[in-house]
Formats: sequence, C-alpha cells, structure tokens
Amino acid sequence: MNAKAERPALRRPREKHAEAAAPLRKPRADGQRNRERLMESAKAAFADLGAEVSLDEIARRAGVGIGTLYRHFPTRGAIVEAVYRREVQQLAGSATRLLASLAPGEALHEWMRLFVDYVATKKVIAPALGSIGGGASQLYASSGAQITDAMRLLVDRAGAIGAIRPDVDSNDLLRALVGFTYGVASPDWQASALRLIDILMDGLRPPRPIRAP
Amino acid sequence: MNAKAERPALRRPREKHAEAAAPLRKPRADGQRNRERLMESAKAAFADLGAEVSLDEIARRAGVGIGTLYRHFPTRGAIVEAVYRREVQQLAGSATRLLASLAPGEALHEWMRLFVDYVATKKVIAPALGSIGGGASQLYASSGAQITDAMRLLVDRAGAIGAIRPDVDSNDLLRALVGFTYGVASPDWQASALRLIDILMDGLRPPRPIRAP
DNA sequence: GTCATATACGGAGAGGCCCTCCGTTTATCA
DNA sequence: TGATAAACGGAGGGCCTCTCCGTATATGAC
Repeated sequence: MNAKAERPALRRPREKHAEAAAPLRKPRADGQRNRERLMESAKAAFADLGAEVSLDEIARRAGVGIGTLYRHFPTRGAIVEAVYRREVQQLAGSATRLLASLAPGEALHEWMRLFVDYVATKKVIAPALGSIGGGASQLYASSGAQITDAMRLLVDRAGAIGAIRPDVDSNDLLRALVGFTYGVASPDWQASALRLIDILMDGLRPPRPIRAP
Repeated sequence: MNAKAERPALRRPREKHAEAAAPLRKPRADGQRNRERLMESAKAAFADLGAEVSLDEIARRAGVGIGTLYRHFPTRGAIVEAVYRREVQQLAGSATRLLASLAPGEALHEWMRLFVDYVATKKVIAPALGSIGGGASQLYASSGAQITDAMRLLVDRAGAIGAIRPDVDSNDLLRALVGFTYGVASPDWQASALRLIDILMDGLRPPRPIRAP
C-alpha cells in the first residue's frame, strides 16, 4: 500500500571523478554467498510458512541482518521472483546434469520427479507472484520455454537410444505432467503424482527391446 | 500473544423458518446499515487504492470504528469475499430489474455494460481472493452459475420477441463478453469493451424484421 | 412512554512487519 | 600491508492488524 515508487539513491560515497567506467573489482564473495543463502532460506520459509512469511523471518533463517536482505532484494516481489527464477533454472539445468550421470531413460524419469518438487514450490509462491506488478506473465513465458526445452532434450535423448518409444511427443508428456500435478488440491497430490509418473514411464518404454541382448 | 486463539463463533444467523427455533430479537437496524456501508466503502476503497487498502481506511470511509469492521468481517478475506459476492449478486439481480423497466433488447445491452463494471471490480480484488484460503474456486463456481443464468434469461427474453437473432447462444455471448474484457491490460480496456459491446449488439439484431409491417 | 437488556459501537493499545539509515566490518587490490 | 569500496547488521520510526472492554442504543415487554 505504500507508495514505494522511489528508490532513494542508495549511497553517495565521496567520489573523486565517478566517470563512466567499468568497476574493476570483482564482486565480493560474501555478497554472493549471502544472496544465495537468502534465496535458499526464502524457498524453505515459503514452503514452511507460506508465501506471506515475514522478511525478518527469512533474514533470520539465512543468518543475515534484515538490512542485508533489503540490499539484495529491495522489494518483497524481488525475492519471490528471484526464488521462482532460481527454481526454474535449477529444474531446467538439472536436465543436462542428469543426462551426464544417468542413462537417458533414468534421467527422464528422475527429472519428472524433480518436476513435482518444482510444482510444489510454484503452488505456494504463484499467488504472491500474481499480486506483483503485471510482469508475471512475461516471467511465466520465459520459464515455460526453459522447461519445454529441458523436456524436449530429455525425450530426444531417451528416444534416440530406444529407452522410450520413438514417437513420444515431449509436449504431450509435459502436458501429462502438468495434469498429474495440477489436478486436485488433496494433501496427497505429490505422492499421487509420483505414482502416476512411474506408471507413465512404464507406458513409455518401447513394446519390445530394440534388439535382443 | 495469549490464549486468544478462539474465534468467537460468528453470530448465529437467524432462521428463515421463524418457528419455535427463533425467539430472538430481529437484527438491529444500525448493525445491518453499518454492514452495508462497510461493503460499499470497501468496494470504493478497493477501486481507488487497490485491494491492499488498510482496514482502517475502509472503516474511516464508512464512518464506523475499526472495532465495528472487525465485528462484521473477522478477517480481511471475509470482507473481500463479501464485496465480491455482493458484486455478483447485484449483477445477476440487475437482469430481472432491467427486464422490468426496459425492452428486452435494451435490457440485454445495458446488462452487458454493467458486466464491464463488474469485471473492473473483479480485476482488482481477484488477486486478494486468490491468496485467501483455498475456497476461492468454489466461490467462482457459484458466481459463474449466477452470471450464466442471468445471461441466459436476458438472451431468452430478447430472442423471444425478436430483438436479437433467435439462434444466439447465451454461452457464446458470455464468452465474447469475457473476451472483450479480459484481453489486454491497457488503461483503455473499459472504453474498448464498451465499444465492442455496441458492435456486438448491432450484429445480434435479426437481419430483417420478423415480418413486414 | 418507560425500562431492561441484548446488541452494537468506538477507539486505545499491544504487537508485528516493513523499510531506512548509518556506524561498523571486511574483501579486494595496489 | 594499508587504503578503500563494498557489504553488513540492527535499531528505530511509522503503518497496520486485531483485541478488549467500557459506553451507547435499538428492540421488545409492559
């Protein structure tokens, strides 16, 4: 409700000649670290206490002062959005990470499980995102693309080696996933989604081995 | 922070069947009046200042104390929901009211204009409704039914006397209305919706008079 | 009209939360 | 090692929420 339109010119250190130049120092390590810890704590706090947690609580969990939180995230919307972006990036990024350490079929299966976690977070903070200034739809568009791409990558790889039927459309699969998770609001929805994912994966396997071992 | 966790159990609503069960006094007139004034003020305050207005502000506008507001609406969600319900009822109820004083075609036209006002209110308070406990979807379902019914009534009457083409489906019309109003978030959307409604009404008129004079 | 009383009113006050400001600490770099 | 920009922390002002309880008044009985 506050007219917080002004960002009040943070600091004015005595400047000799602040010319247009690139700051040469590299960013301080503690700053980066605290930023990361804040997002981590915020995610946990959202999950535990809902999207309305006090910012004090988030700072406390992160072990930093409230001033530090505000320096990194000047508005509540900023931290909510940052957490969401980070979730999306972690989910999308995990596709390649999983492909590096697992067989493509297993990577796909595991990624789908991660998707359920992602939706759990999103369910909590989406309302908060919604009441932020209207930029939410753009945010969703970009995140949707990242997730679509990750899904396609996994499906392509799994299809290429015959771990799943070759005619599976990654968009169909994504829609199925969304359906599993967005359905009812029962407290059991996560377990249910995970069971459905297992069943879906069974169904995705090719009817017969590509060739006998 | 003391043991005060009890909600004092909303006043027992009066029974409609005033049989043996309701030897109670009839509700005080000032109570009813204040409740009404609070909802009126809340609607105006939401429109002027957004859904996050302070409850103090709403009470002040209504000319009542903050205690009075809290007696009638124990939570913020309660007043938001009450305002929304009232909007829906007024919109739905205006269908019969308009039919009583206008020709059916005009009534339909006017009702569509009122629909734009309704959407304007809803746009503001929907985010607030969204972050209330999960009962919002049920609320929407019931309001949707009321609006659908009102629309059907108007379309039937207008169709019956030949004010509009006889083959118009009220659901189609409602979808069109929603499309007009939910489109872009430009500041001009209301004027645009009203213009589109006029055009739509022109299109709805039967191509020729029912029979020549 | 008068009275008794259930009902409703108002607003002070306690406690939270948001956000800013600025003195202190610390990481970088010369 | 020292200078300095960058980052930290948290006290404090201000607004908001919600409760409590003494006061006022509408209603119904007589």
